[in-house]
Amino acid sequence: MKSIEKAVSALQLLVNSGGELRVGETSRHLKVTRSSASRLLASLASGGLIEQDPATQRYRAGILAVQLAASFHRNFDLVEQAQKEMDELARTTEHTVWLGVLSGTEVVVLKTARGSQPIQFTVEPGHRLPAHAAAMGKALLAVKPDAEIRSLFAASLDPVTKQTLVSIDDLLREIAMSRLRGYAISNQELFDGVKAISVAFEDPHKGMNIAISVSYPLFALEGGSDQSVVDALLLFAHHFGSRIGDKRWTK
Amino acid sequence: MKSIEKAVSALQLLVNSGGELRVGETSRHLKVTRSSASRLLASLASGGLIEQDPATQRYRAGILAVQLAASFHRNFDLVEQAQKEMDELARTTEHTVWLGVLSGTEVVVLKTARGSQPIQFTVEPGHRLPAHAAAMGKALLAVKPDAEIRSLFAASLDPVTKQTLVSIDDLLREIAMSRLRGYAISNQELFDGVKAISVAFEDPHKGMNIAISVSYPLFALEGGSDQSVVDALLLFAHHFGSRIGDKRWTK
DNA sequence: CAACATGTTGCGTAATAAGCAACACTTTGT
DNA sequence: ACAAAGTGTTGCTTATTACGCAACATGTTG
Repeated sequence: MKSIEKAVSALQLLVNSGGELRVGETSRHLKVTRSSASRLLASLASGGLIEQDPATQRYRAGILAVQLAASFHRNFDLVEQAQKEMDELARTTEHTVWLGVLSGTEVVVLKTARGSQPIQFTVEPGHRLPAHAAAMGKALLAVKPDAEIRSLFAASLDPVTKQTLVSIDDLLREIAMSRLRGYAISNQELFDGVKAISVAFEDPHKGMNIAISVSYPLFALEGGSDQSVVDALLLFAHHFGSRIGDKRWTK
Repeated sequence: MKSIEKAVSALQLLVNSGGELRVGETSRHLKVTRSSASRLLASLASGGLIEQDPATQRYRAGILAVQLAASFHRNFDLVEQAQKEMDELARTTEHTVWLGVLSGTEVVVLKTARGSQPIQFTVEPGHRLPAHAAAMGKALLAVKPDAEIRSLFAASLDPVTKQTLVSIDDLLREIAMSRLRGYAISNQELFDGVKAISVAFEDPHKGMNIAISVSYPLFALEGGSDQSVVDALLLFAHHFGSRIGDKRWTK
């Protein structure tokens, strides 16, 4: 069903273009004529998935998208269940806690819980982070076999900071280390001066993976050690993992 | 682009089926063979708009839907702006405040603010209400000309409670009254024992309409009069409307 | 274990989406 | 100020593709 796949591509483009899309822009990226792009967007708008601004003629997300997302969150009760415990984790560590899922080579942030630290790094739910640079990304990738990871990152790894791993082999080595360790680390690979650690969970019913991460600025470390944060995260993983029935954490 | 419109219909069906969709169900509702429905859903899933549960084979909303909704809320800053004032309104009235938009013959709730009353009627964001029975619906319909309203409700009006208006002519009369009044009323037409009043706003930039409503149980009325709630809502409408540049409320 | 549903493939034909112009309209440049 | 380029939309024709029909694989139920 090529036309539908093209339509979905247009929606991805909409997200990547900051929420607004024009017909000409769409036609160029999808390599179709403006007439086709016009009809494509009009069709998507027919059911309210997107809608056209009457003033600027630009297209943006519609109400149906909100409803779909609502049904996503309603089904995906792992997220709801995690919320309360995330708050708890944010309180004990005093740092920022994120919950995310893997989408291709990126991590989509679904929930956040702010710690009590005055200086924080926050990300709005719905935003995306490069998986190879984020702790959550590595934790989620660690579930997959190396071959799959390698095919995912066919293109080269984009450097985000000076610390970002740009070689796939380095990434795989680091992920192997994460598997042994039980949690993944991002040491200033996503933001300078910010470290993050993360663990992944699998919902046995829905067959879906999520990750929880704690991010903290380097200067906030007491005595240069982040052992207390690691301990808190592992404690959280044990509690939450056993409650949702994740085999990796039940014992 | 019929196949895309069919795909959007499938998404609407997904929302109306409680967030889960099966191939057979889809084929029956869209009146296509199972093979077509299978390919259609697979195409939608290709880009992450929906995804298939590996265990049950059922389809549900995907991550792209969450991203789309996030971009919707980012663009639609009216909602964000309204949030704080809604909290204020909920505090002064002590009742529940809803914010919604019109989608066909239904109202989609986007935000809620709870009042301090111990007994409350709450609706989750993303849910929908029949426009002809909800105060928000009438307020939003009142913006449109009668002819358009009449064509919207080609089918008969579904009765929700014993008070629900079932005749289109009655509805139009009631809406005309709302225009004179400046606000719309739903007197136990949506929930027995619950009354609601609502006002609509228009974003001059985005050309989009939203409504704010206050719902309150009849037994909570002091002295049988709801004048204080009406006054609070009109005060809110004046403040908010003039701030966003709505012509109807600037003077 | 049979009878039934369900979801996913090939395959040929009929439906339809894409490109090409032409149009109205706004924005930009001189 | 007008020309020139850009934008989004709409007939029209052909080439593309999506549909229904089977057949198959895999659970589900009686």
